[in-house]
Amino acid sequence: MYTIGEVAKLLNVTTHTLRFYEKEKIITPERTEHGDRRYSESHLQWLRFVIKLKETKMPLVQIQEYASLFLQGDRTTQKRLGLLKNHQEHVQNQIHVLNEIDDMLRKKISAYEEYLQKRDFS
Amino acid sequence: MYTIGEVAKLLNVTTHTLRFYEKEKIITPERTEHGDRRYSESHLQWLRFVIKLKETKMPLVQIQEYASLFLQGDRTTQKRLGLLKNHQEHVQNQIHVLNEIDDMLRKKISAYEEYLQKRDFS
DNA sequence: ATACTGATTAGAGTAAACTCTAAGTCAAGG
DNA sequence: CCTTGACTTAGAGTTTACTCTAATCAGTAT
Repeated sequence: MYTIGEVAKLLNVTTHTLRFYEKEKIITPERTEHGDRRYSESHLQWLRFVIKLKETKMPLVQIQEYASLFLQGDRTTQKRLGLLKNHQEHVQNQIHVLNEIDDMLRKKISAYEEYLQKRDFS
Repeated sequence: MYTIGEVAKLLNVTTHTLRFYEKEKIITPERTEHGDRRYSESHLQWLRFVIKLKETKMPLVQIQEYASLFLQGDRTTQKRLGLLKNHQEHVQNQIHVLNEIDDMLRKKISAYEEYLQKRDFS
């Protein structure tokens, strides 16, 4: 079990962010008798997953939705699957777009380099 | 030459956004005698490029910087090249991260599917 | 005893990137 | 002639995702 400070350090977020996620019902850690948050391994895993999803521009509201499906348990498995598939498409699309841009940049860069070379030798 | 409304439609942005970009010195279209904005083909190309850059999470301030280098002309070619290379690295990194996530999703999805199948047959 | 550390809360503030409103002018097209 | 679509400045409002403040409390260290 980890304290909020430990989790923050491990995941490179601030304690503020963790409390914010709790307010937004994205994660609900346990509490000690004194009311301090305690995060388990599985909480950590879930948070790592959330952070990954964020890296793909998934908006918090969607992450929220996914989280709430989890809390509703087994009968939402289909829905969760749908959500994941949907998001995967999204990610694959992003990859596609980024590859295009990479290409574009490559071209622009070599155009610049060619230009600079010509100028050097003239 | 295109009016602001035409450009907005072509690029799927609002006229507000185009004026906003102008205020932010990202683009400076010509003007008619009456002061109406007129965008040329090359303005369009530049805007398309800007939009592409935005899809890679490049913040407006960086786009601004790039734009201002352009306006300063030839002697900033090196700097622009540097900026582009820098950004290309960024993009490639994003591609990498997204591929990882795609992988993760694939695994999660097939775990879900397996689970659902088992349940169907039991 | 008191200072420090790290926890708690509600709620205010921030940054980015728009997005829109107001309130007015101007000129071309049907 | 009137509607449409452009223009202007200035500034307010929105959304997302934090980010921070203030006031307080509990446990440990000196």
